Amino acid sequence: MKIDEDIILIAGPTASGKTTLAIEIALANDCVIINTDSMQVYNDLAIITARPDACELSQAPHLLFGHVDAGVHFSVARWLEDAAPLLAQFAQDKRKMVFVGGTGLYFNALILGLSPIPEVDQAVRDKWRNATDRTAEELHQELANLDHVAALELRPSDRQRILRALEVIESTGKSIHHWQAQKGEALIPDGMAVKKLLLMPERGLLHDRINQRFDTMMEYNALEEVAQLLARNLPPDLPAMKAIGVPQLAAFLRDELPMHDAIEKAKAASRQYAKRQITWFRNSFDERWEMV
RNA sequence: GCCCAGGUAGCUCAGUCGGUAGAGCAAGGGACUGAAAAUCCCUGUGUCGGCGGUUCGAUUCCGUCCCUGGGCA
Repeated sequence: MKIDEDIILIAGPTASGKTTLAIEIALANDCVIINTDSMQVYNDLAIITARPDACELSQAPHLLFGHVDAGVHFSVARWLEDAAPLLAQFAQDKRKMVFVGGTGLYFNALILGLSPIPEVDQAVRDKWRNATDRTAEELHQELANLDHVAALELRPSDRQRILRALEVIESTGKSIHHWQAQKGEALIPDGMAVKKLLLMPERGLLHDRINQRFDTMMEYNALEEVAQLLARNLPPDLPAMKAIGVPQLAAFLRDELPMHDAIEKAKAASRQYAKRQITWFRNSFDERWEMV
């Protein structure tokens, strides 16, 4: 598959065949491959996140895969910071790039930019995130007092976004709404020639692939990978600890679930994730994405 | 062969003292700006195993047959 554009984006739900397509395109067009997936960045999670294996990695240069420790609280902003210099460098070298992954938010940040919100003070962040004795509704009430506008836009049950709004208003003195109204600078300007490819397999087929792939992960000893991660005793609220498959296999390892149930729950979580990804791609991506 | 207990949503089950039924899970739809594989919202018609009978009306009561467990032979 010969492609003229210098930048190629490949998105699609989990288990849709992105890795294979990326390598195929990279080989045919002499590209580097840059990860656009929020979980494949974690070093500790190779099998459970279906990161490209050694054989696949050897076929083309891969960047931002497994370059972050599972103990790190990574984010879209951090990813963008890592991707920006790579993009600048390869553009200068006239080297083609393939961005491949399943995280819609990361693609949007790449194409549309991210609002320039100042980094929040760590102490402020900890203060709110450690308020585990307060319900989401109570925190929402608190937010309504501090930042009326932001509270109106958030559901009282959406704890995660409420916490974010709280830490931003307290740390920066301004509403998250104020910051988000300022558009960020896109890494890939929207007018630039970019090939956007979207993999959208039929749902039933995707479910079969998801189920089979999890069985394959088990054969490749995903259990051992999760056991090693657990042995690090990391805080359970870290993103890496919530990767699909980790909580379920951890429950088995702690004797809270039979193996079969843990596997079924992990497969279901993965199917549900694929559904959310599809919703995002369907409604957030524009018509310039080509379905393949 | 006989005696029990069951057969209700894709799965596990609840329920209807006779007025055609509802939970959990699964599934589907949606939202989404520094945790995004996260977080949050919405959605429940299914010959109530088949066939007869009683009844104004049966998934519910009665009969019979089929199927699945368990027990006795």
